[in-house]
Amino acid sequence: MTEDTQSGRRAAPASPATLDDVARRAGVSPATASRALGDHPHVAVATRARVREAAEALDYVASPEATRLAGGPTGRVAVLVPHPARWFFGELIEGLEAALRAADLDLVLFRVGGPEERAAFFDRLPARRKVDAVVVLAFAVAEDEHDRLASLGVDIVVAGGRAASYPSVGVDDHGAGRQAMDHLIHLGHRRIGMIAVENTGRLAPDPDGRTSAWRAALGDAGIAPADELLVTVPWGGEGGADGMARLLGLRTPPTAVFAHDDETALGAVRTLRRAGLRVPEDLSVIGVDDHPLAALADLTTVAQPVREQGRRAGELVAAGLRGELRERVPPAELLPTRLVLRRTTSPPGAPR
Amino acid sequence: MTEDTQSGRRAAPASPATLDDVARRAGVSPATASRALGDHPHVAVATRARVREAAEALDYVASPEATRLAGGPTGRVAVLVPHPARWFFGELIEGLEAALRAADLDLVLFRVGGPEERAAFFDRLPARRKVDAVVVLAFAVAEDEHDRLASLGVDIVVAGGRAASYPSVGVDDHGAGRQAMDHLIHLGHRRIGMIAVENTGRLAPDPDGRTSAWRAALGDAGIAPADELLVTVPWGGEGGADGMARLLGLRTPPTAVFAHDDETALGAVRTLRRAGLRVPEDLSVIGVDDHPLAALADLTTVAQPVREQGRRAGELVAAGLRGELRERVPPAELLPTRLVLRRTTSPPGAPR
DNA sequence: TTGAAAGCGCTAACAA
DNA sequence: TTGTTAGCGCTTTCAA
Repeated sequence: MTEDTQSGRRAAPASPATLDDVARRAGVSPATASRALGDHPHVAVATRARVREAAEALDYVASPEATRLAGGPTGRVAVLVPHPARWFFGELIEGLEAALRAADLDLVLFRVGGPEERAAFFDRLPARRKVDAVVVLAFAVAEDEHDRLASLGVDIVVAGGRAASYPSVGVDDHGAGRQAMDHLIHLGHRRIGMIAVENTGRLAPDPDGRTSAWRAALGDAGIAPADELLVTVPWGGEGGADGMARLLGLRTPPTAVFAHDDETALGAVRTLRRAGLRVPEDLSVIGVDDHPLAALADLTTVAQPVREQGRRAGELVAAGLRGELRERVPPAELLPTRLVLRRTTSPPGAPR
Repeated sequence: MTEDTQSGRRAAPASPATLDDVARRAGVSPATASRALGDHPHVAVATRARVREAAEALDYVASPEATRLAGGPTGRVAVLVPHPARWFFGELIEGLEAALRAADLDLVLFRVGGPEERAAFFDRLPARRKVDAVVVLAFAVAEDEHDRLASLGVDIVVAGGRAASYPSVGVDDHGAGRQAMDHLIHLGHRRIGMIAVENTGRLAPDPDGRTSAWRAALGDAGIAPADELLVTVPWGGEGGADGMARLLGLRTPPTAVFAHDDETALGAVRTLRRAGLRVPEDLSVIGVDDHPLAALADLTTVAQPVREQGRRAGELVAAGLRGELRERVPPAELLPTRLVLRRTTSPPGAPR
């Protein structure tokens, strides 16, 4: 008792236990120990129990290097992130980390900004299989990239976006855009501007469908989308501010604006305030995301469960690695978005 | 030419070249090839060149698993992050990633929130030497944790904070706090509140020194720090909003507030606006960080170079792994902070 | 159901 | 300066 208390958690021996140690302690051969620990068939239950016990007692953790070298999995998954510092990606990462950790997988982070970096990554990865799977955050993967990885036995999953030929978790961006636009239209707005952001590193234009939602919603309401009302800016608050300034410079400015995301929307609001305009009395603004600071700014938005997308993606990876997804690519998984009413939208020209 | 164009970048052979392949092609033994590639001494320059060439031609990349198994380094660095989704940590990660990538090191991310998680991490890591070094983001490491890692040959570096016994990169938080407080005092404020945030997972109270700066600045100005003016809240905008509400509830509210960070400050501003108070005419607010959204909100703040802290930490790790830091722990590296004047501070009771 | 033996790709003595 | 010889810790045939 005294000893236990004194030694504290300094249980681990100086040099980690090996499989041989476990085998010896369990009175079996290393081969059997390996099979027992790896949940292979044809191992007597009693034996398996004994080995498990020994491993437990010795605080045994398999060496990933040795495992991999001998043909096993690495226990690692690569996560490709365009912008680790942005809230959206941070949330995705946090969700992913939780799921991967639960599955006892390590998360190796790679920042992959532009197309060249992406190409460099996909080029090098196959050379040495450092990971068992790749999670791509919010951008599409080219067919050939996918094929290459697949042929190497590396799973691939997309989080924060959609994909056709491989598992993905995201939201229906077009639908989210419709929620925002329909809200504005429902309030009575007819001249609605859109601040879209430049899509860097994505394959298709408007891959998230928000811009197409702007167009479609307008069309459905019998309003012809005026191209001058669609401005495209670099991502971020400053971009949003610039976009709003451009919209304000129009002969007939819009009465409401749908911004690609909350940070862009916040920038737009800043421009309006600086111009002495009241929000929402003079002009309504809506974003997408439900960024934590959107609440502080009372920004009306369409919320999406970002961390949850990361978590689900992580779960898909884990399932895939366990062989549960073999041969059947699950369809793109879409998580629900919802309109969050706050104080930056109101009927045109009317106080709320 | 035609062929080159057609084959594109599909240069890599199905199964990667091994060291043996390289050795064979260069006409030397694997051992020599290993030495040549590893920049070991006692290798004829000609031989080294020949081996390099062969490796190049074969597109050779060493197997990290085999390397590690044979006693070499893993080429991996663990990064311990309390909150991956927060701006501050995201920036740190982005800087780190850049530096580690430049050094050809992989970044393995671990979310380490509370003390228990931290303990769990440090407990397990030794068992499976999966990484060569550990970078701890913005929280202190206990002596024994450090010792354990050090004795295992795992380097440790702190980013976004200070540390005594191991390399660290951060800012002088006390100094930053003084910059903020001195600004307020210089403007003529004498009743200055402080919104501090609960320190989760840190070892010492007020480890970043901002609160002590509040106290010290007041003392130096001949003002007795009133305890009621110091409120502590959970991190984030909501916390800041609550903190401000508490301050407003005081019999005599402060005329200025120093918030622990920009997000907290933004929350404080929200409360003020909702209360119908003007910022800065009725009450000044200052934060720390220079969060991108602080600019949008015209928040006066003390800027700190966050990404740069990550980058420097990564460089330190790389240098340490190259053996350049052996035996001489570099002193805590402190990057400069600077006051960024915007529109949330002004003399008390006066329009700006 | 279990064991023995042969590597996985690399590095590190120890010789030559 | 270079080659030879052993492993690092694990998985996996192949036999028993």
